[in-house]
Amino acid sequence: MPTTAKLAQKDVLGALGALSQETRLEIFRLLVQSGPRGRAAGAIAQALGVPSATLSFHLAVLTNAGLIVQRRESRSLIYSADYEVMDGVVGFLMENCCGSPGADEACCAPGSVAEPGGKASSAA
Amino acid sequence: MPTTAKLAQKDVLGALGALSQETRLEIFRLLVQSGPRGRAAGAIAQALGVPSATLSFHLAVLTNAGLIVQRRESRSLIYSADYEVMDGVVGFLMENCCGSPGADEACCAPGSVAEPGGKASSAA
DNA sequence: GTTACATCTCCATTGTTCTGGAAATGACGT
DNA sequence: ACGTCATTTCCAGAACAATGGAGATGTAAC
Repeated sequence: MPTTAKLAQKDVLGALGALSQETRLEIFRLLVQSGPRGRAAGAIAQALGVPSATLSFHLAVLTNAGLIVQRRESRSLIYSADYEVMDGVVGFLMENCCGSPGADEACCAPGSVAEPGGKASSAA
Repeated sequence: MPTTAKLAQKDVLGALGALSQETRLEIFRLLVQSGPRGRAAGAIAQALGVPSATLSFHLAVLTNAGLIVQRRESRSLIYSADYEVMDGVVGFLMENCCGSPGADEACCAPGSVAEPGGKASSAA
């Protein structure tokens, strides 16, 4: 039984939309890699070379989507990744996979994919 | 050892961008739920109530992102989901999580999330 | 070859998102 | 209270994405 909450379609769209932008994807990855301690807005700006106004805009989008959280530490605002929504997104996408409400991981897990055409590694 | 291929950032951006649109998300989910047998373009159009020109545009975007594949069956074009890219996206996002190259699932798996602020269920 | 059918391409219109400078806000130390 | 520093809000221009009707293309049956 997963601890991850089930998200509504609009939440999933928000999360995917937030991540489908180069700068935001980089921000999120940086925060994922920074772990629970997170990073200050200024540190992110510096690490990625993004002007503060632009960064602030993107941080707001990510926060809105629930993908990152903010906490204050003295003068700085520290941002860190919240993995819950990510998990929820994956759950939503794979939900009820192949039509069998119980076989979700049975047929869609990595490696167990049955390609109709035969060729499988056509990713990129 | 995962069978999933490692994607480049641009592939991930493509996949996320493709899915961050209401109609396309619905198409993809419908195909995920339809399993490897897939569905004809016309059947998708009917199921979702989307005009054929619009649908064709969205199917092209999803195909381009590698999220779905096309095969012909007599007069119809059958589309089906390809789960590989999905898995690759998740892998990319969680890659090198918390800075420890080995602890990926140790610290970021659902349930094991250590929230700095304390409150966790702030998803929506 | 002709007809019927499924799907795609073209294109103009409309709406949304990104960007970054300048100024406003808020928090802190003294 | 004041100066300082970190971050956000405001704004307008530029770039990009979605929509759907009409017509083109490809496939198959007769």
